[in-house]
Amino acid sequence: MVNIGDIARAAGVARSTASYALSGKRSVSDEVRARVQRVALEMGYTPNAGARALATSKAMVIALFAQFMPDEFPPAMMQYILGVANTARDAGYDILLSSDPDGPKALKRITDSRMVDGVVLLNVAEDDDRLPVLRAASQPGALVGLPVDCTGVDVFDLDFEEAGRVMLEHLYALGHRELILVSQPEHVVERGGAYVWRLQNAALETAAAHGITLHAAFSPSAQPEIGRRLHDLLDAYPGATGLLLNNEAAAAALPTVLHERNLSAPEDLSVIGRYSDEFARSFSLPFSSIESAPDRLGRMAVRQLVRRIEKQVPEDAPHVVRFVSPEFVDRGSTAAPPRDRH
Amino acid sequence: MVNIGDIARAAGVARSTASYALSGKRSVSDEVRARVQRVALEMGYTPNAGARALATSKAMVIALFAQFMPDEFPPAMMQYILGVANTARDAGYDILLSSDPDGPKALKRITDSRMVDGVVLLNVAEDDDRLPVLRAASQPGALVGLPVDCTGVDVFDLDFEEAGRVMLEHLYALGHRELILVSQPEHVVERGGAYVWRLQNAALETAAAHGITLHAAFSPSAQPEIGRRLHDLLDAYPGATGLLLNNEAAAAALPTVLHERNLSAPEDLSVIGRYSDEFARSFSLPFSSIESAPDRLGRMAVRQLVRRIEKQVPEDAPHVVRFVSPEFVDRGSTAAPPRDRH
DNA sequence: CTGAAAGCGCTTACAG
DNA sequence: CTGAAAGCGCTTACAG
Repeated sequence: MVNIGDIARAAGVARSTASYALSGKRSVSDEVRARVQRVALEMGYTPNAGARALATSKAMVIALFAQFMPDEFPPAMMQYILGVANTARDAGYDILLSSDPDGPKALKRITDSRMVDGVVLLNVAEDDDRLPVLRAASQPGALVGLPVDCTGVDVFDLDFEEAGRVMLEHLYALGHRELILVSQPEHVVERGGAYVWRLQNAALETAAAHGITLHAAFSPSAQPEIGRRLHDLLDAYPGATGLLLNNEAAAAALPTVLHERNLSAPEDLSVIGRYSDEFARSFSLPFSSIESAPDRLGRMAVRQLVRRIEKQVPEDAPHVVRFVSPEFVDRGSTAAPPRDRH
Repeated sequence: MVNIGDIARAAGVARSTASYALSGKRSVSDEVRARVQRVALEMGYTPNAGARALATSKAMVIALFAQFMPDEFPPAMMQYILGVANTARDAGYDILLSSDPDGPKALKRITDSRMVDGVVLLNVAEDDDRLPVLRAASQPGALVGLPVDCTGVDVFDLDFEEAGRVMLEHLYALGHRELILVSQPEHVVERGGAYVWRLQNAALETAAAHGITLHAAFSPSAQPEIGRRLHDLLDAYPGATGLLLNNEAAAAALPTVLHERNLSAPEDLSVIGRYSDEFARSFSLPFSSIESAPDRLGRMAVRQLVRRIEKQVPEDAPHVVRFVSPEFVDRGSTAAPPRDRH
């Protein structure tokens, strides 16, 4: 492989001059610069990443930690990953993707080895066991998801409280008085998926304030369990006129369930989900939803991370906790409750 | 950060001895080895990846190139990525994920910089423009997807010809004589997504051999276009009693379309898709299918790649082209055609 | 069994 | 404006 010594020799200059001519970090005569650049191009020179990282202490790589739990829903994850990967690339960084089930161990190894300049954590739990490791690391970190303790990291998440309120207010205004909220599997909550509570509690409070009966329930996130669960819930609460879904897999399962019960939205049942527009389009989900903005969250996390890596923000600048406002995307699946129900 | 010099000093030995004690690459007295290992553990030593890569010419990283075209279907990609990432981790390699739209350029930069020891290409087109770059690289490459020219790389793919035949034979045996095959968008074919032709041509041949009328059509891969397209096809061929789907997004859209037409599978229409079981479970797709085995393909590609990287296979060992046999997964969506149709 | 030294390919003060 | 040299943190022949 051609290295900078080859370039220097071919251009008839010292290796340092070749390096400077290529990086522009000190002035070089126009003639020499042009010659070095031409030679580098001709010989197809690409700097050795390990050597550069060793010399500069900069790897130009961002670590992306995604956890894939057995009851997690991988397709929804893809959009966060793409948001992160695309933003990183635009900023000049490559992505090291870790799906190691032992997050803390992998995180320690990867940060300690200096393979990466910064870390993005996806799927952050309330009391995430990767956080102590990340705080101890010398690289900055950005999270998608809200932990209890946000010290030392930048945090980005959907405003799930507001999402819960928006869902409720929307259906209240249409005249609904009994609703079902379907959340993620209980496992997700037990692992510390706080967003489940955040949305649910806000929804319950809003319901109480308006005198709405809200049945809050967990649901599995894979077939055939989801379908059964949705049927059970609809059987258990025949008076409910609206369904709120904080569970992407349940949203994906709903069309079939409605079909099986011969129900239509919004004629028989109003439905609001919480997922991305991309997701709705991919899976042909006809339900109005709260946009979960995975691409935007991924982008925000990387942008802030890059700012810290490149010290465009003072070393001691306070860490941010930023919420994306939920946006209601109307796909026509909500209406006034049917007259023959109360 | 603690480096090997710190370990050596703390253990009272030379850096080379510390290195050997940790790597086991030459014999070290039990006492010294134990001491070095203890110190390394206590001080939380992790080797600097850049320095090690520079010294050994091994990065312990595999590059994973996934292309996300506008009309590609990201969720299906996630499973290939997971198959690759998990297998790589088990073999001791990290994953560098590239989603750069300019594949050839990114591939050249990443291989030339020696950041990676090998490359996995996903989404390989017939005449993939990343292949010349990969062949010129000094690292080995493994593909998921079959190009026209397989020289110099190991290739893994589903046997799409056989998949087409299996679909047809299955419905022929049940008595069907007029079918519709829904493929990927025409763009995918134009880009060289050869698997579309491979399945379709084999299906057409099998149909001809049995005197079956097979209507082969392209379909978009996002809403609302897919839904319309499926309706149009069902309108255009009212005599068709079976639907074959070589398009994940169309499969995801079908339940809603069937609902809108008040049709059920298999009572009114037999349906066979081509996607993974994981996909079917995630999206509650009730259709029988040809298993696309993304995790298995990803695993095979990485295993072979690692064998080449680690020279467990002779330098000049012939490159392999391996097809995974399609497996029919019965979810009960096929039956004899309804009596009131012919 | 162990140590001193060279070398991997860069970047960047230090000199001139 | 340019060059010679040191140094980043490893590994691995070379000596003993």
